[in-house]
Amino acid sequence: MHWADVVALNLSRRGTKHIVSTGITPSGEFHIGHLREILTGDMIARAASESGLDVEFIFIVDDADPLRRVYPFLDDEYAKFIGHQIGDIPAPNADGKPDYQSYEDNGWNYADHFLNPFLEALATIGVKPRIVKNLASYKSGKFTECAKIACDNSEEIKEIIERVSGRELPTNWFPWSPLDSNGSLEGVSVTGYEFPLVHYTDKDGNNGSSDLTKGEGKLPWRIDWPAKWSWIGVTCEAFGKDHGASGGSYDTGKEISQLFGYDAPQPLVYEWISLKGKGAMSSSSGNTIGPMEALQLVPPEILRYLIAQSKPNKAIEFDAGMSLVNLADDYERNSSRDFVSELSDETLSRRRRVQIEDAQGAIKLSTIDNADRTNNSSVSFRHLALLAQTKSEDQLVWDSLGLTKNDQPSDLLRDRLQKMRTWISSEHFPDEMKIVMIEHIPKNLLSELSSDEIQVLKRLIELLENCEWTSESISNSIVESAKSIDKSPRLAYNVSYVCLMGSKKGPRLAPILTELPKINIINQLRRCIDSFQ
RNA sequence: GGGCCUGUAGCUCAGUCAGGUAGAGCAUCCGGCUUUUAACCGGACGGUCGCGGGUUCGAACCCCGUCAGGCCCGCCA
Repeated sequence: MHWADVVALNLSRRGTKHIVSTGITPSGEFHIGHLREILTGDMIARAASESGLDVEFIFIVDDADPLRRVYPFLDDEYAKFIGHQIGDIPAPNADGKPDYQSYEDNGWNYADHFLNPFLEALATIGVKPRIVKNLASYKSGKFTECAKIACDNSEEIKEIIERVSGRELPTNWFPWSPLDSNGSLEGVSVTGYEFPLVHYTDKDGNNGSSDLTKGEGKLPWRIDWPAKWSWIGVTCEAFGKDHGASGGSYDTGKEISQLFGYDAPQPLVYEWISLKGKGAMSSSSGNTIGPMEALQLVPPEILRYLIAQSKPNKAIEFDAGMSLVNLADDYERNSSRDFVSELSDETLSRRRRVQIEDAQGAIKLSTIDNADRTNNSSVSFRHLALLAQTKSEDQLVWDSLGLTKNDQPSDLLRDRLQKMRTWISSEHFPDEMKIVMIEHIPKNLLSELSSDEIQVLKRLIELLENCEWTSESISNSIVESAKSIDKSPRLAYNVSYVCLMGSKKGPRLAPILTELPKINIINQLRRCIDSFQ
């Protein structure tokens, strides 16, 4: 059974109505890692819905969180916004400076600046969660009830956190962080509480009061999280292993949630995605691949498949080179399988059955809509990579695929070719996928040529010299050269690849040769014979 | 200090919860294919399941211990 179905099964034991939640703080550029959070939740929701449960999927945007520090992509001017809520400060412009104009004109804030492109990417990828913005929720009083309970029971909450997490909290700790008169959450000490006001002294020594019914502050994370479960009614949440560690925020949240009269949601802890050879993704170090960037390279199904095919507790190593090629290959291979007939085999071992079911589940969860987008473009990922490299004009690609002028390619196929071209010209396209015609043949390969092969090669040169430089005639020449000494065409192909590309195998040769000058090819073959003798 | 995850074929992993003859894909090699989608079809090669104990008729799986790698508990998913 696929992991998402297992979670769905667990949920069905708990009830029929569910809210699956995810949440991210938009403090910088989003990357592929964030996609795991959202897609894990989306897949659970989809599987649950599939199994007949009434389920809603939400994405909580933690835009009430403060700016922690001036990140490398920000101008020093942001220093004055440290401690301010990211949904309430201006977004950076291209130079990293605060864009006050847009902020005043239409409220374009820091959080939205990073969030909105991510939401667009999500839409492309088939994820349409209900968005819950934390800052607005505080301001409209959604947190009031839980905030009151927390403040009324501050000692008990403090005890839970200290006992479960094993860390000591300062004596003046209080389960509400007030905003000071400048809008900062930092350096503010609570001096008293009488609902709905929390009294404080800010870092400059000014006294004031924060009304928790109006969101003039926020709950610290370890209380904020269970409070959200409670007022939203979250029954299932996928979260990163940082929150899932023993003594982490899920453990404390579970107990705090009881104070709010709410049972903690079904948890699902997932591992991180790291960039191959470079460690964990991090927006601040620039060690990242964004969802938008990845979507320019491959179809969205592939990104879903990246998450679907791997169990959540498995770390994923990712890069936009060979990893992506292998992933796409794997996806294509599996999506063309007939799972139903495979599973109808009664003699399957339990292990084998599980393996097939998991692949089936992963493919199912990778499709964008119910519409089947993959089967109507029969060209494989590798083949398209080949065509895109050898055909400069799109029409030549369509010709090669056997599409006539009357039978034009689908938009989907056009889009895939466009992406492939983008990828090929990007830094990410792996060397081993590149088609390279060699100029000097490795001596060891040449010395392995048999006398039959040399004979075929000689014959091939003659045939090529006299043939029309078209794909068909070149093909015929190659085949003919082998037949001339009663050998399989394979022999002729092998020797051609060795001489032209330096390996015994290669992509369909004739169409590539038509793109190159005839004389160069013939000279190259001649040089091979010369250096052999 | 506390805890989590991972360790199975050259590579990527499934199988561990519900113990019952070690599984896939890729790679490699061989064969097939009288015109090659780096294709396709068929076959082969390949593992004392990190290590040591224990429970059991039977352990990759359960229990105890141990080694190695990664990570979390200072809200970077």
